[in-house]
Amino acid sequence: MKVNFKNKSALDQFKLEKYKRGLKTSKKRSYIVQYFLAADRHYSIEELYDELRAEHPRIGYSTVYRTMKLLTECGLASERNFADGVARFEPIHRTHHHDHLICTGCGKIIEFTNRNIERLQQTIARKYKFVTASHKLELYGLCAACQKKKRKNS
Amino acid sequence: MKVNFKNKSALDQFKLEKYKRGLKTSKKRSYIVQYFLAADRHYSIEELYDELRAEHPRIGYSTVYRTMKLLTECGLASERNFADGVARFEPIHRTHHHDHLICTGCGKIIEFTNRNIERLQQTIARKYKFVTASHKLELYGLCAACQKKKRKNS
DNA sequence: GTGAAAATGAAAGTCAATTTCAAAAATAAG
DNA sequence: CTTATTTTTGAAATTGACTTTCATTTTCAC
Repeated sequence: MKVNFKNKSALDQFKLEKYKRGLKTSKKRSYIVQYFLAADRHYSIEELYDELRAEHPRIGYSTVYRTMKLLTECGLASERNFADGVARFEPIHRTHHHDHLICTGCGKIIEFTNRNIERLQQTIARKYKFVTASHKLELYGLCAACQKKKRKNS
Repeated sequence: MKVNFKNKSALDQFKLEKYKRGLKTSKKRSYIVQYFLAADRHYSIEELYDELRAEHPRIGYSTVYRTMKLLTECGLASERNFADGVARFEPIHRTHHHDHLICTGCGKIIEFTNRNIERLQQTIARKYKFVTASHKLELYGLCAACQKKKRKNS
């Protein structure tokens, strides 16, 4: 396999990782990876599977599942567990951490970061003599559109 | 059933709720409720079930499960889903919201509140035109004891 | 091309959560 | 108190998302 070690694009990082592990390249996996990385949104396995099938009806659920796990291990995707009990994956194009605003009406997910909150979290951890490895901050509510919809229906 | 409407203790609130729904009182359920509310800590169904069995070997898992769900519906317990995928319940003795510090070493859970963080969360929600209904903030890391333990073993 | 190794997908297995259902317990009615 | 009605119980079955298995297909190094 030819790997361009200078190209740091996400897809190449994936190929490089595969190379190190001795994986092979398959059309289906490549298609899944490209589709997912291009989408730039959160996907559950189910959602991704459904969309992919439109173009590639012979893709199996397990393959989508395994590909997402692979991407996660390679650091190209991040697995998130929100309140509905279904795991979602997001592409990682940038390194920095972010948190989520989740609309309980339509499922829209917005990412945000806030240095002050991060700082306050560290203050709290210090107070309780904790060394934090990770954190999770999720705000659940209604987005502007769903608020409007709700007002109409009541 | 005699319900003292003036007594606002947690157990009575539970009884009142039962009264409204036409439930019956059973020894087992009462025992579970009392035990849980007295404990003032986080319990998974499994943990609670194991402890209760020590005294009451004939209590079934389903009964513990159903009682915790009941308590949650009555507003006397709150269900939390941390990163290990096992639901935990905490008694609600006070109204105000709090967040969690969770030790990934020993499982210890510390509750905290921080007005500034809450305020910042509202600022963020406003920025994205969200109206938040709830939020979840969890800090994962090692408590002082587990840090010490780790240093010893390495 | 050929053969070794990896990828695939349907089906099976996990694991916690939840529900079912026949028997037991609690309460109501007589 | 005794029977009738309703709720509760617990063992077992089911659910739902996730994960693994295994026989077959595909990939790739030679």
